[in-house]
Amino acid sequence: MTDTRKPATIKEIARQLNVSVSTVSRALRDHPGIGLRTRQRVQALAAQLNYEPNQAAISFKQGRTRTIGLIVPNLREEFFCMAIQAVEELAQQQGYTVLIGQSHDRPAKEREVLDSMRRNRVDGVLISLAKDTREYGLFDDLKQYGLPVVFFDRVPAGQLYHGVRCNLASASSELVDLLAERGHTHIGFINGPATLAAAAEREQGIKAAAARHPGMEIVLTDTGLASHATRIAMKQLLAREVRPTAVITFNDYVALEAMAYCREHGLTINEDISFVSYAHLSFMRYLERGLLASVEQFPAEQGKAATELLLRMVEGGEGVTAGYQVLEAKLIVN
Amino acid sequence: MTDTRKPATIKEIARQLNVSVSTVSRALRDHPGIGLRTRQRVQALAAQLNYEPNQAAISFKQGRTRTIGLIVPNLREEFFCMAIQAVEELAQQQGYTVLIGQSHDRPAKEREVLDSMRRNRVDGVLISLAKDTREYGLFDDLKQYGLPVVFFDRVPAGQLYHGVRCNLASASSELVDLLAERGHTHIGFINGPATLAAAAEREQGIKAAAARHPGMEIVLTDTGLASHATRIAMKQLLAREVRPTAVITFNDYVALEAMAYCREHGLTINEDISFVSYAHLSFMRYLERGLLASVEQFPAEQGKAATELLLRMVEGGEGVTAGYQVLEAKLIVN
DNA sequence: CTGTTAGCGCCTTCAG
DNA sequence: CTGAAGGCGCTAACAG
Repeated sequence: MTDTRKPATIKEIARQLNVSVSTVSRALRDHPGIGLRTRQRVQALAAQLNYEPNQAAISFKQGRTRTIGLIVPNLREEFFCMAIQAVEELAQQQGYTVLIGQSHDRPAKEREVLDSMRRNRVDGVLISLAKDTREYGLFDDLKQYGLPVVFFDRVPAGQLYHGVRCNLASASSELVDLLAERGHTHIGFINGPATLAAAAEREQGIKAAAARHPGMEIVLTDTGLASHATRIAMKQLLAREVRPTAVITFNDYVALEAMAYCREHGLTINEDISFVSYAHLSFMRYLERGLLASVEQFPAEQGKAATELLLRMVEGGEGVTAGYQVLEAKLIVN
Repeated sequence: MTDTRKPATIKEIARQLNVSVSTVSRALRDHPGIGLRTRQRVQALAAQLNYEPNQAAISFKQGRTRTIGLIVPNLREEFFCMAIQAVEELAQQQGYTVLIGQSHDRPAKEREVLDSMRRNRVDGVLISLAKDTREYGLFDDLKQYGLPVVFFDRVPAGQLYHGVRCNLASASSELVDLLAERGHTHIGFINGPATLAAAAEREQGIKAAAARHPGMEIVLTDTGLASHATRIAMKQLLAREVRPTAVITFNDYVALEAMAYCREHGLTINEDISFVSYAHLSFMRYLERGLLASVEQFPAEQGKAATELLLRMVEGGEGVTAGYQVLEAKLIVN
């Protein structure tokens, strides 16, 4: 009967076995220099008492929690869920716990979550920025306190911080090439908020490719990512004198909304108007009339790479410069 | 210049101000009986040093972490993300941090996550069970250690545990009534795994209603939730002598797969065959030919209610019996 | 109103 | 091979 009410401690084990706490501590962690006999007795009793080391005490004592913080804009997007997946797997494998936080794309909330993680003394932070974040000062503070931070996917402009991201320029160009092949010359482009570095990158890749196709016209609009904003953008495109026959959207979620708008206005997808996009969302395959193509941005790979960087910094102590890594996005044609 | 490298402590503040640590401790927490002047000086310096209380130390000292564990089968399903959302909001509001874990619907992983949370000394656990979990012994252990556990949505059979769930019986009946109204008499039913209590509940509600509609036939199949299993189930239904004109699926994800299978086999959704389902997934609205209806299971409400129960137990200390709560699911017709 | 002190569970020297 | 002792940051008696 082990109904001790409160969890077993090292001290309790020591008492019951008439040994010292340090012996128990060492025995439990297979420290060399503890008699086999003693070790077995200790471990047996620990198992019997259902002993679990008090991580709160260990964290306190060691000055590190073996926990890393992971801040994402939200959990609704499959992209971030897959990144989380990868981060957790790798982290757990290395004995780390992952504390997940959502910024809901609001800088204020982002700061709140970050402070909470700081209070909880995470050993490092992985973060994909909120779409409106322009101020990076708070991350500099962390650096000052020796708390490593690695950005992924939504990274600050420039490469002053450690991070992992996906380069979209050439995949964006391929997107345009694909549309050209299929005979599209009038193309709408619903880009995302300019605060996101990836928005500029899309635009750049798209414009560069368009320039190589004589007679091709790209009409640029944008969305704040909310569905009504997307609808307004789509409306603008449909109102053009020469209606686009293809649209490039910022991501698959935007594409869904834009396609719905088109259907509601009597257009048939893939006949009157076609769509290509970014994210390669798995749900899209269930659409009867879906995308021509979508750009894969490798969330799992980004998450994994970012975690590797972070853990290297965390474990490496002070003087480790983790660096900056760029993956290449890939066009996936349906 | 505050580049102290290591985070500021209460002790450091005390030293700089020539007061005792307890004064600082009290001042920071607005303890009554600290001079206004002193309090201000302390708080000012704390702010200047960017002081954050060391939660690891507090947890250690207090024997509680102000953290609750939240275990869900996965993050891919919108249902769980919405539940998480609600849990976090309420928990944070009460000063708690939420530690999220995924069981990936595997009992072994579920236990692992639970152990990790126990090691991390969470003050309580919210859990939606893995689909194959049949053993509840590990939860009894927690009870023994005085660690409160509240189940939600996927709860153990019976009501021996604290929990919140959604009753699906009457909404399931309404589903059948709706199909009858629309003139369907031959109906397929792809249910989920029998390990889930909610599967039996669906079946019960559906059969009860079917009995009230003379001439109605329900053909039962099931899926393990993997997409190939769903396809096999759908194949069986299409192979019937009298092909069903409507299908009830376990949830919207299953419906998507089943609908795709039908399309691939030349059927037109909502003409040759119609679908109704459970979950009310937001994505479904983007389908050109979608569901007739879906049953809303109120993830946010369940999460909120479960958190309320749990926090009551956590705060209430020993003798609080939290209880069991049942919400009523709601049919949403498109 | 403020200071002193003990101790939470564990690890880690330092002595035996 | 094992024991004793100190201390991580903080709170909470208990004294002044």
